Amino acid sequence: MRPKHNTLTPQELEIMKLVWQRGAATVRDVYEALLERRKIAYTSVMTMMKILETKGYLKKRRQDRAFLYRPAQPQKQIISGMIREFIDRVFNGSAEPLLVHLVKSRHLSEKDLQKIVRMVEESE
Amino acid sequence: MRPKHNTLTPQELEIMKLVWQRGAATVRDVYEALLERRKIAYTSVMTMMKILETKGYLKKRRQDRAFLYRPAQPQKQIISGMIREFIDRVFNGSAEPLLVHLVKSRHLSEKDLQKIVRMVEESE
DNA sequence: CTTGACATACGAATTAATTAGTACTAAACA
DNA sequence: TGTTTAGTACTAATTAATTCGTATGTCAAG
Repeated sequence: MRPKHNTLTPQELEIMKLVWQRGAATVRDVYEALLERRKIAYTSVMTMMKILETKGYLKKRRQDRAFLYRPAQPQKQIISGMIREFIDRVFNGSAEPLLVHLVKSRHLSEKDLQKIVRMVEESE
Repeated sequence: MRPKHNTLTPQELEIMKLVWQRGAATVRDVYEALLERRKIAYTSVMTMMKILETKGYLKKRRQDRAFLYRPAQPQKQIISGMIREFIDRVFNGSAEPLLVHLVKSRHLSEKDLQKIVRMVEESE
């Protein structure tokens, strides 16, 4: 048995990002935003948003004739969960090797590094 | 059309981690390691390792009767690619918000933070 | 030489994720 | 009032990832 994803799948995340940006969104809002990047059917977006609702990521209420969807959980919490899952999967749960990678490879700019140093120092 | 994964899938990664640990491994080696954690058929492992080979992550040569598999690319490069993909997908390509999350939430211990500060300072 | 252990090759079944078609409904309007 | 429009509900098809069964080959021990 394949263990089921308990984080957002790529397409689910794509949609959540659009909802987060907007605070709330209808299927049409999301559909039009996605269309700018790729071909997709209106009903595909609807299906995904319904899935996100049944999974507890979105909640809806009727607005005029359509549903208006809002995030059901804080964005930070979701993102944090995705980071956690990534660290578990790739680094067996320890964040430190990820940090080392980030600092050593070109994933971070000089500015980023200075910002971190400041953040760490302030949190002491 | 769904864009194809160009990083390791969860199960592929699981197997690569075992091969990385060992430097080289046969299907049996990996099979036995996986068995300690979950039920899996020998041939399933074989299929996955063949896939990893055709995707260019592993190369094989015959050792006695079985194939001995080795990484075909440096581990660092693969991991770096996975981090890149994650940052692209979750943070639209900028590493800095990931850092902020790591520093602010409990993903990092105090020791980790100090280690980073030292690393950053040394790299200046 | 035959049998058993262990390997690969190949093909297929299963599951999850994604996409989209079709039927139906209600409001808007000519 | 009938038709167009914009929405939902329901269902099905497609693709990728994962799992595994069966057929087959080879070597070594008896």
